[in-house]
Amino acid sequence: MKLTEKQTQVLDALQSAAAPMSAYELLDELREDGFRAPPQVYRALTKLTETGQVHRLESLNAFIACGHSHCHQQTPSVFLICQHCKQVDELQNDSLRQGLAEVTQHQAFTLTQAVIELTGTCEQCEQELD
Amino acid sequence: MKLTEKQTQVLDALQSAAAPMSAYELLDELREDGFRAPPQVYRALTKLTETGQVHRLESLNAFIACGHSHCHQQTPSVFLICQHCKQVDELQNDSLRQGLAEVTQHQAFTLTQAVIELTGTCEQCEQELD
DNA sequence: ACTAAAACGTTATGATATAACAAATCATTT
DNA sequence: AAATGATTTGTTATATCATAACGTTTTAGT
Repeated sequence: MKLTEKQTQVLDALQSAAAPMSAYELLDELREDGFRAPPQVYRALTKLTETGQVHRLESLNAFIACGHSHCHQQTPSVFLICQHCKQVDELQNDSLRQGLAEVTQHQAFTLTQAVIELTGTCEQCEQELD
Repeated sequence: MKLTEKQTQVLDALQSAAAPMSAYELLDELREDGFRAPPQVYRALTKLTETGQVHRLESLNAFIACGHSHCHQQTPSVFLICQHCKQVDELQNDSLRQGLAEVTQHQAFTLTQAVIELTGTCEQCEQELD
């Protein structure tokens, strides 16, 4: 799927970012490249999240580029969010996926969207806390 | 732990609610009982979530009373959020808890907070969609 | 070129959340 | 009871996050 100019700019910004960015951080960074108002950012973000190229982190109100090149996989991602360095690790885990399946099946729940966000301290930051 | 008057009012409101409530919905409902401004609600919510008597749903920006009388359990809850009837089912699942443990152990991640929110259609609403 | 759909520019506004500070209340010790 | 310190409260203002609405421009398919 071909991206528009604006969508590309937002995706590029997120891919270059060391940490998740809020919509307004993106706006500020992209002002010099022609962005003027929030809807421009939000529209691009909407498209990019729909296509799975960007993920929204609900517990941060922020966005990151997908860690899986083309994340159109149906397996929900787990996000490990380090409170200290702000780095986010996106991964997929089979045992967790199993657990999800078990829960939804047991409750006869039709899943549309799964949010799994784990906040804490990453290995490196834990070591540096001495 | 003893609750203050304001905290009790907020908790009661949430316990009586059929669905999650936003802070501003709580404020509106509690205006007649002496609430005047957002901080009054947010302060109560902060305390109540700290003690586990209320949970914040990140994907809704809303709050619900804990479904487990006194949810000081360390096992993270899973929330099943029905998009149709807005009902939320809070539960704990061992297989999912296992999956979490596996992920955090494998990444050597020290978990502080887990957000697991599943949005979709509950059994009843699914049946009524015919 | 024509048309329909999608994307864009812009203004305004809605929704969610917190900073800051003074006043009141509560619990504890004297 | 008075003094003290900690917590809670009331209030105003403002920060932060997100979308409605509407007119214009661009794009893709015929």
